[in-house]
Amino acid sequence: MLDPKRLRTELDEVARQLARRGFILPTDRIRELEAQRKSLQVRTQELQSERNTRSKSIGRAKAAGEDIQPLLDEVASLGDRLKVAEAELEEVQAALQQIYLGIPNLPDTSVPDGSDEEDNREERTWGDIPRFDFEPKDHVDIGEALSGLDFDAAAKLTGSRFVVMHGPVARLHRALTQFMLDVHTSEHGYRETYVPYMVNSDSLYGTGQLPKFAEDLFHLEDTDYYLIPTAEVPVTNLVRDVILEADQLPCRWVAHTPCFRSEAGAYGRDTRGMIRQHQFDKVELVQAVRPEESFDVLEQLTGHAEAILQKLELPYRVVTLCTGDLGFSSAKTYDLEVWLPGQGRYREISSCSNFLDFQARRLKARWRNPETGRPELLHTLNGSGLAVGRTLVAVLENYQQADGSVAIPEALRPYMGGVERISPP
RNA sequence: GGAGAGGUGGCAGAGCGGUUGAAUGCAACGGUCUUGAAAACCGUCGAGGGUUGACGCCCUCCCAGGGUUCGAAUCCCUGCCUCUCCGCCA
Repeated sequence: MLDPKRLRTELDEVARQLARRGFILPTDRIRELEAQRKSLQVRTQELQSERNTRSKSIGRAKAAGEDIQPLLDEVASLGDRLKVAEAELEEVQAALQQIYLGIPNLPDTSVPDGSDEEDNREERTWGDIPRFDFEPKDHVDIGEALSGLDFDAAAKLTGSRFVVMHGPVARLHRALTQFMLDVHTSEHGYRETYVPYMVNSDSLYGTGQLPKFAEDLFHLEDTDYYLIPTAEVPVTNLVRDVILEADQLPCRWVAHTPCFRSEAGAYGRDTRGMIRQHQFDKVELVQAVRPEESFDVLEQLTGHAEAILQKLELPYRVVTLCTGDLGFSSAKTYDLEVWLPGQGRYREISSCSNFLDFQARRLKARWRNPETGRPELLHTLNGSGLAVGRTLVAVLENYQQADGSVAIPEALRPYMGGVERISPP
């Protein structure tokens, strides 16, 4: 959520910045509601004040043994007037809140203008795109030849966009997870964290998935529980309603969780293979930091995710998302895109974002600033480090051999019992 | 699933329906003292919001949401959560 004070004082400027990402701010409506809010709030508080002082004097009179009936008659209508005023105020505030919760974050000035991923800005590339002296297959063919990926079985068990993994491929998937967790905990200073895979709606409001993106989520019937679309939700919500001391920052968490996404509106996109699944595993990096540090931390955090790709020797590029591709809560996002020989192009494997105080305001996530002595909003960031399923895809495709086997990246071999390659049975 | 107890400030822990946003203790912060530190003593010390040029004034919040009342941390209802015992279970 944006700062309501800023929406009052700099409404047109905010609207201009939001227009960069194609969001039309209803400025007239906001101005109208804010004017109503102001007068209603003043009136309500005056009535409350009157109630308080009169009630206190009744208390005093009663204690003094005086007749309080005349005083009671005086306040007879006050309660009703107050109730009306409070109800009106609440209505206006709810209307404002509804608008405010639907406003995306402001894009940082360094974010390029654009409408979709075509306009994302490439920052750098790493690694050499592999050349094959045979026609490279995609992970579906490779995985099926290895008897390691079974999409038909998953379709039977559940439906489309799920996968069953077997044998060495399943182990490779697990190895990737362990490897990522180990690197982030031992080399990058993150604290390993285990969280629920279901969260309540408060948590989803906190990180910004609700109220706008309910259709992307799996909701458990007759409950307030949702399957998490990313570990970002439970992990970032650790700081909800918390005031951290300065020496507790930065907080760095790494969590491995499955992620569940309905992929509503993705009909027909990436239907083949495990690029786009309803359930996939991800190792997520989350940080809560001092405001002045967040942009530096974004660079570091992106580097932490890149380190995994580098250790796995997977070629990738880094792009800055343009205003039109930016996520709802993010002020700036770097995507890491890994090279997939089966598709002959780069595909997103990590998304690293700085949310500034946007999530923190919804979460009431604060820290005590020693300079002011006051609780102030902190900044939150997160990034995939990495999406495990897509990393498996990238390993299978980039390390495939002419004979249908797949070499195991050096860094993963300790996690694979020393196995150097996996071959079709 | 059954029975009971409870949710108050960073923590601990009081709080007859009436100047209680909340005693007290600890912690924290500032000061005195000290060569320095500790101890002792003095003081400050919850959060959010409205209004104001400013000093200030005002409002809200004692798990959440309703209700009773002139007045609710205190009474009533509902929900959530925690704890204890029994049952069941990985």
